[in-house]
Amino acid sequence: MTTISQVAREAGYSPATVSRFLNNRIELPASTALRIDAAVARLGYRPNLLARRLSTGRTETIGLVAPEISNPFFAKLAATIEDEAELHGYSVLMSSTRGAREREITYLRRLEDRHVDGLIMMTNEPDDGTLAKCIDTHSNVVLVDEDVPGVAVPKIFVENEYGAYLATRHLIGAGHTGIAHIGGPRDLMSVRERMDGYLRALREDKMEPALSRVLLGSYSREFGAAAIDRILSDTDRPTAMFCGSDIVATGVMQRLRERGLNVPDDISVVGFDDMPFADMLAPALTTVRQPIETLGRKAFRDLYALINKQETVAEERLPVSLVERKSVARRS
Amino acid sequence: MTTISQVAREAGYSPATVSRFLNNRIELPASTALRIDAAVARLGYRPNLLARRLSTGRTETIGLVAPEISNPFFAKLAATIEDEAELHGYSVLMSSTRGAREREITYLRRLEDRHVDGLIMMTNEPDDGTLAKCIDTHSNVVLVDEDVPGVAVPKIFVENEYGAYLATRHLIGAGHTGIAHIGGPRDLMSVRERMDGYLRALREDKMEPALSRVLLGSYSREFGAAAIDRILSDTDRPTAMFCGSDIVATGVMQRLRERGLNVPDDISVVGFDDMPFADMLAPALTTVRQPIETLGRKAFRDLYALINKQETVAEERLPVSLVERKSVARRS
DNA sequence: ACGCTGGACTAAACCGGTTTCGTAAACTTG
DNA sequence: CAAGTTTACGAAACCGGTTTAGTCCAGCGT
Repeated sequence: MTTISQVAREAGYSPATVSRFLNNRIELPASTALRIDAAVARLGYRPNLLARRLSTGRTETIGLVAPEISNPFFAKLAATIEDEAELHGYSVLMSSTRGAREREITYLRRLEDRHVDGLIMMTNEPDDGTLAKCIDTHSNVVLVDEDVPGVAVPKIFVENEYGAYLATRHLIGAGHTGIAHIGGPRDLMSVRERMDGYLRALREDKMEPALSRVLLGSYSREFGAAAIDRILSDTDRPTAMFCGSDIVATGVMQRLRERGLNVPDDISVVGFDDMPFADMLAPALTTVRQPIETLGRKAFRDLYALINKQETVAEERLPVSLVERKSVARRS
Repeated sequence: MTTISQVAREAGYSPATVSRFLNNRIELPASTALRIDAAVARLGYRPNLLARRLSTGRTETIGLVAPEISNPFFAKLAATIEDEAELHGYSVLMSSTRGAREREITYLRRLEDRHVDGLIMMTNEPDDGTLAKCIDTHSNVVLVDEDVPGVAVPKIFVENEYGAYLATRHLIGAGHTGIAHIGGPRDLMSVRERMDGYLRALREDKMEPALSRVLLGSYSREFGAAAIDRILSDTDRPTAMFCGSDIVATGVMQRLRERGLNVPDDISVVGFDDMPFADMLAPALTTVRQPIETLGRKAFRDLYALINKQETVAEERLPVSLVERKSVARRS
């Protein structure tokens, strides 16, 4: 490995000059520049990143903490964040928390340890304040898609309430009168907002929302399956459901199929997220689309601004839209 | 930020002693140990990773290069690798190449630049030798799932030929006589092997494989769709297809649906990979399962062994199995 | 009483960059 | 031509750890 000192000696200058020249912090006469460039080329010099990082204190790396990277929604988000980061010369360290609070905190440690310059967090579990306190003691954190109440960092969310309203209205418009809602964990912002949108649509149509038809649990396939079991055991079965996420919807549809029920003929289903492959499900899922690409890119740019001490907006809401596919049937 | 010198002063020892003690490179009398521990606790000392890395030359980070992380198969593989890495105290830097050779090489650079201690590579494009040469000049690389011919690094693959054989036999067993094959890029090991398995099954049954029924292109949804168009324009339509990957199968099924054809009633489909959500497709996809978890964990352990100068096996083949779902119908 | 061994601990070099501060020479300017 | 200003560059400190090669001293054996 050749060092900057070797390059300096080869070119006939000092390491300081070479360093400053290579980092564009100095203008040099053409002849000098040429000699340095030549020396670099001759020796095949590549700066040692570890050394550079120690002296600058920057790693040009960000961390991405998601509940589960193998979830297509987060995978896609991660992919676009990585792409945007690469454009800015940043690398991405990834990590799944699998819903474990202590892991989230572990990854925050990486910030203190200078492992990363910043963190993009997507959480999935309600916070009792521990996480909030922990985030607040760090800088350079951006929250995406889900809130941690009470922390003062840039946040990028989507119009959850409106999306849910759209989904539920769509179901009402298709003639459904019995509409259940299976959401994520209680006390999560997105869950509350999506439920609000669902309730608003019902009320607007003078439908009294039955509490037994609103099931909150977790954003998981397992919960979707369990919830639909509960709902089907009801004497007064709904004919449609609005699921708080596509993952939940897959659990619902799977269990429905196991029980010999057809979607959408027996029961209509609408999801939320429009995760990749939502269009390939059985049947293709009608769902509320989150602009995943924009979400990811904006998240990175916000973090980038934060790292570079630029202005950032406190909270941004991205628009959602309903994408109609095959999981909703008309009810006469 | 407190440094090791501050801890040393606080405890009344030298930085050297504290460092060696904290890294378990020295046995100290209980009284000394206690004083150091106390000083660490009192000051809330956390070693500066960047400094440690510069002096040790190790980053405790590995790189993961995949064609596309948002592909559920790679996402899942990435997730298990990350999990296994975490168990060993390693972090994971991720990157999608999107099939660009130059990006693969960029990421190899990270190895030289000491950005990472090792690399797990999953490639997707045939290599003309450039990549091979590049890999060979580096150490600590492990290849997963797909070969780069001619490089001497640990490799972990699956029984591609046997899996394809199994899939095709299954189709033959269901009474199909016209079986097409849509594979990935020509000149890729997995593609060749899967085609071989397909051909072996046909020949074993005295079926003459028609070359017009074997389409090779790329592991993508788009190619699947295009390929099925070609195949359907044939006068003598096959009744079944074995796809080289589940991603290809999704493209096939999507186009089939667009054309009003039913899977499996009109055409049966078998995939390869058993990616997450293969069971949620329309219809649930019968496919050859790769043991993704094992693949990922073994890959990391191999790399770990490599980094620590331990013995590694040159090439390992993991078993596959057929998982029967709903995308294959009997033909009388 | 003396040499020897080993335990406890440290000074100083090192990893390889970046950055601050400064100087000598060249170039303006009045 | 003296004084002031650029230009071109370098010495040395610094980032914060790790590690090598010792030093010093207590205890031991004889």
